[in-house]
Amino acid sequence: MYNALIKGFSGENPIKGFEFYVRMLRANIVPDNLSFPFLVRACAQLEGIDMGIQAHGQIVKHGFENDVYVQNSLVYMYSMCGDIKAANEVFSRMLSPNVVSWTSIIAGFNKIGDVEMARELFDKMPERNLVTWSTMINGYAKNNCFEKAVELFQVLKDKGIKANETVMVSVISSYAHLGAIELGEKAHDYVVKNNLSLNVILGTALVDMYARCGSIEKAIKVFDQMPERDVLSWTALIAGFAMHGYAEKAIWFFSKMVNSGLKPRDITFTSLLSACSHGGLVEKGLELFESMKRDYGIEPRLEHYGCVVDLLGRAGKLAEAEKFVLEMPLKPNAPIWGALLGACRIHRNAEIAERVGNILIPLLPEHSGYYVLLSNIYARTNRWENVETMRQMMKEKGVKKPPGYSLIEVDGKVHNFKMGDKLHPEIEMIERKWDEILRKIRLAGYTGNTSDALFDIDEEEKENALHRHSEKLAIAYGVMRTEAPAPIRIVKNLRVCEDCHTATKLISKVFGRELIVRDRNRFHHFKEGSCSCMDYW
DNA sequence: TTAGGGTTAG
Repeated sequence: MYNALIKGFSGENPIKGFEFYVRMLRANIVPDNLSFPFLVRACAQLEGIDMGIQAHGQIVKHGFENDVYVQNSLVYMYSMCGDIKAANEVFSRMLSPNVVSWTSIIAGFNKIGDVEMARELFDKMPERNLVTWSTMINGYAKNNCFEKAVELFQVLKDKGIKANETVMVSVISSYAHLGAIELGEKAHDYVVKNNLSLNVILGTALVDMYARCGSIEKAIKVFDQMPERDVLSWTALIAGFAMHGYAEKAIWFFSKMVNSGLKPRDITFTSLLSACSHGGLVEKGLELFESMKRDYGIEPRLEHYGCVVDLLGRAGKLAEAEKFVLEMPLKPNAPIWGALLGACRIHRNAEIAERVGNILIPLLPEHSGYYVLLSNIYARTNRWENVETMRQMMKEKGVKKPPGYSLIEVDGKVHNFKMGDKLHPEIEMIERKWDEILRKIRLAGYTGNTSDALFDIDEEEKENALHRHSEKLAIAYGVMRTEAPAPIRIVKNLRVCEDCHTATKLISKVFGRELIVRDRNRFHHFKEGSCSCMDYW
């Protein structure tokens, strides 16, 4: 009777499952080998490793530890709780692990971010099924190895195995992050051709992919086709508008969502506030921030405060933004101060920046971005001695800038450029192309802005730092390999630097090309010499 | 009858 109840509850209501488990223990009733797996799974769902360990003890005590179902559930439980050591111990003791055991341990390594080990096991296992493939592809996607994820999808296709909705979610999400619209479209075709169902998760992944790849129109089209949408589908679309700076659209869809009867979630407001920030709608943003708690009972989190700091700061209300940070009820974390520092950069305010830097750098001394930001602010306000201090501090603390990279998709292939890249097979041609571009934009008035570049010059990046930015190489490749009127689409992992921004505006004018650059924060649409971000980013 | 899926400020 208890066993049946545990089974019944564990899937959809793990807490209830626990309650019955505790009652069973009190009544000295032992779960059997069929109900233990449910119990252990319930522990995993709640990430309640202590309860899981206790259940494990019971399993051993009652001699169920050699049952494959029980063992699999333990591997799963430890994996999901992030205790890969314990998971691996159970797994390696198994006499005849089956495909579920292997898949569970692979999921465990993916969960802790060890995709290499996961892949090793994946390659080694005797037999794989679609869930295994899905686990590995998703593991790559979850750990930001998007290129690896889509490579493995290619292997799957080459083997003639048909992917299902779950696999396609990971694949499409990977293309979204890579900004690879052509490949993303192909994946969409695959979904249609194979009659996969546009369920709410797959649909949301597609909406997100099109939005992130710069085609908000297609994102809306998929959104309209979805038979069912939940709050995350709407949020993906709203986040898409935010990335492009279309604040009014974001707000319009938000009211439509609310009118359709769905309750917004905290992340919906994160996207919405970010939309207001990128679109410069200060008053509206503040109003929405107020209404979060008042109308929807959602307590603002640090992220939301961060958005408001960004909203005020970006609009030039630096004093107000600083006051807001000092008076907020939560303890401001590094990203909050970072948003304020970012605003100081836009509005060249070294005074506030210095105050913020003194708080921020001790708070997160290993984070290179803040040194760079602060240094750039000093450089822009000609405080060179401070720039030198920053450089020294970074050196002393051994802080390195993460390497920047830019992606461009040409003929269904994603090309990844790093700063000063020499690896690309066509690199010589690309460098010649860049020199040609440089000559032409110089004639149009480009002088090269070195203020942001100062910080790029560390030991490894000395030569030509500015003119070897990954973004410039990717743009040169785009100019070389694509024809107008097709836009040149670039995806960057970092924020666009001032110099690249200026250069790209001129390139759009001189070469008559439209360039769509997605950086860490948002989209920049360059056309006829100007950018959709209005130079605030 | 055990394993796998979308969203999140700067």
